[in-house]
Amino acid sequence: MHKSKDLHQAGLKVTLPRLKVLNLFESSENHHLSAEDVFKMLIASGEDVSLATVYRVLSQFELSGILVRHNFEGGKSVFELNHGEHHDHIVCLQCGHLEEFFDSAIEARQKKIAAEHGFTIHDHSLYIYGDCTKESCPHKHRE
Amino acid sequence: MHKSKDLHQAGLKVTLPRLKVLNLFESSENHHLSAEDVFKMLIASGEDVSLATVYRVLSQFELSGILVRHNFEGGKSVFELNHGEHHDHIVCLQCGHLEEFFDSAIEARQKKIAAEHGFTIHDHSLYIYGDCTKESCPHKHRE
DNA sequence: TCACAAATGATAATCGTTCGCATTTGCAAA
DNA sequence: TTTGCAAATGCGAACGATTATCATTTGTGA
Repeated sequence: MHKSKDLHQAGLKVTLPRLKVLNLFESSENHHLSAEDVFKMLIASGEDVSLATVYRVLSQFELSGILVRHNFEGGKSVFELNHGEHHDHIVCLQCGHLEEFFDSAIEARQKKIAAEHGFTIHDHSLYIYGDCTKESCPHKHRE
Repeated sequence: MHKSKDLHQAGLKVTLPRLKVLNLFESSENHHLSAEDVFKMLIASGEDVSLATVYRVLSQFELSGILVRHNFEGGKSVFELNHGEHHDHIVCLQCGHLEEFFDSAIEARQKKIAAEHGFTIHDHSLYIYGDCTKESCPHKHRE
């Protein structure tokens, strides 16, 4: 199956916990999961893993490019599958609803700015925080 | 003096610790300070404050608009005086050197994107992470 | 000057995350 | 296949940043 292939080509042993985490990300409704989310979901579905292992696996997956880590406001890291296409995020401060976007104009400007400042760009993070309007926010008053 | 005025109009009592922190930000070479930075610098200069108070004061100052908080990668919050003009940051991953920039094209695109997604923008954070080139990085191998 | 709410200091507690170490498990070579 | 061993795991302690608790002190308005 392709999952163990993913792990192999990332230079990681194919272990049970790693497969479980990978499965979870591929089958979860919510694409953005924190370590705690992952841990709780696995436990809830009867999979027995250690929280420490979840943290380790997430970090390894980030390193090997399987996942992307995001540091939103609020301290905790959130991960999502790396589909190869970079994108940024817009977050509703009311309900936590999250949308993705990509804007080539912004990307281009960033490259330019980095160059002007004598930096070689490594990475960047752009988060827009706002409020959904009542109608357009599908998760209003969730939590 | 204008400092106590700042505090007054922010609806805060003019207390010694608050004045000390405000002074520090106004006189410090480095404009971006973490709670620990503030604490250590005050202690070092003979000012006797509690770390808890530093945290409290920084949060209050953020709330009242005197300071702006940034959450860079690495977990800890960093604060700077709010000069009224919004700007974004570009950070050197090697030496931590930090530069500020403002790009109206990016700002405009963000507004547009938020609108397209049905969000009213509240705030946003954009950090570019990169490496200074050897010459242009004035703080290379600092820490 | 007084009185009282608000702010402080000291320290315990919390939260997310990492570390140390004994045990288990992929996996490759025999 | 079995075996050996490095790599991965689980558990709990440890950690760094931050927040909460609560008794004591301090601005400030009457």
